[in-house]
Amino acid sequence: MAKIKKTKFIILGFLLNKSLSGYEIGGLIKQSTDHFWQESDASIYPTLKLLANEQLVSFETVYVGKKRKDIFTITDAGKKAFMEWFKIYPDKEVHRAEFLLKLFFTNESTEEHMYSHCREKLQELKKMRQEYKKIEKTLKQETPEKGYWLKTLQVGLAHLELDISWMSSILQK
Amino acid sequence: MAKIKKTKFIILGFLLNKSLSGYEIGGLIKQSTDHFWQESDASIYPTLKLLANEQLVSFETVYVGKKRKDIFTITDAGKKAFMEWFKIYPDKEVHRAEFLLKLFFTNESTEEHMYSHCREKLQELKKMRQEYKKIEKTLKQETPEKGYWLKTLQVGLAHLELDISWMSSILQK
DNA sequence: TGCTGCATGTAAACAGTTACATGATTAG
DNA sequence: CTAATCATGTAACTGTTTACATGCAGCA
Repeated sequence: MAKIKKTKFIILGFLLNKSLSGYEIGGLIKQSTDHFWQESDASIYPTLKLLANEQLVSFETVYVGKKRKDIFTITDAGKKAFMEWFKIYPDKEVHRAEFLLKLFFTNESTEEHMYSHCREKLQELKKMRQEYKKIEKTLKQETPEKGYWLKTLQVGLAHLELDISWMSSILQK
Repeated sequence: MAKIKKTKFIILGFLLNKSLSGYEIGGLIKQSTDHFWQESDASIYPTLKLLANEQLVSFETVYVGKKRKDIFTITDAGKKAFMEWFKIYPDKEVHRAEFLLKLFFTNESTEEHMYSHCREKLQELKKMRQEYKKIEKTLKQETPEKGYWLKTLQVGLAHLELDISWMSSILQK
């Protein structure tokens, strides 16, 4: 079975709420889904065009001075397509955790390198935890509209805490 | 910067221990790294050829009856390439958690569909936990050579437990 | 003047998957 | 006899990233 382009649906999902430009969508993704779903900048614009061709979105070009901006709006067909995607049970995820792969191949002769990776990772995780907590704070004030955004953040945080204590325990010996 | 083909290194990693055929490598991946690193069958053979071209592995063709089998062995250059990869801090992982993406876009009107996904996911997670625990048992008997394999499994298990209780708490309301 | 952010896009390259194909061997 | 497993591979496709490119606006 051919893999479908998931980028389409994250875009439709954001448009469901509000008409947006490609740049704005990119910004929202970085802000809100980046910890569990990343998109490269270059994927947004072509996908928006694709969606427009399929009439799942419509767009309107506006100018602010000489600066062009394409504002996209989801169509009824787009809403339907989103719902259809939403209803199907999420595909099995492909994991490629390079960190764990290296851990897997660790032995006595390479342990030291791995510990070094662990120390660096631990710092990284702690930094992320800080950032997540900051976002959590602001999200809690904006409830309840963003209740599910908050939920995704909180699982992320829980997994982070787990990794932090796990990493610490590896390093304590 | 061009992305490097990671498949090369999982293969080299297994060959570090023992000379193997492509089919055997595929089997090992399914058995041992599948919960954090998947490879499709079709990726093994071409990558082995690539590695042979780069002289990071050598191979020997043996016949059992009329059945051909290519046994690959890592070369010194291969060991060096593996070590070089091992030493660099693991790349940032790309996450694409479709489940969380759907959760993120959930609202009052789609909640019911999401709960249905959660129930199914919960079953799936519990089944995986069972399997992991079975493997854990056998691995614990084979220690200590497979100590790091066990570690990757145990983090996986910890994350599973977390998801199971998280999913349960979502469904209890 | 130059930097940062806003705003849009394209082309080439690459990794990876899917689907297909072949054939030997072994167990039921 | 036939199904499963062993064993190897190729071709086509697709999704995604990287790198590049353009230009406006506002601020220091």
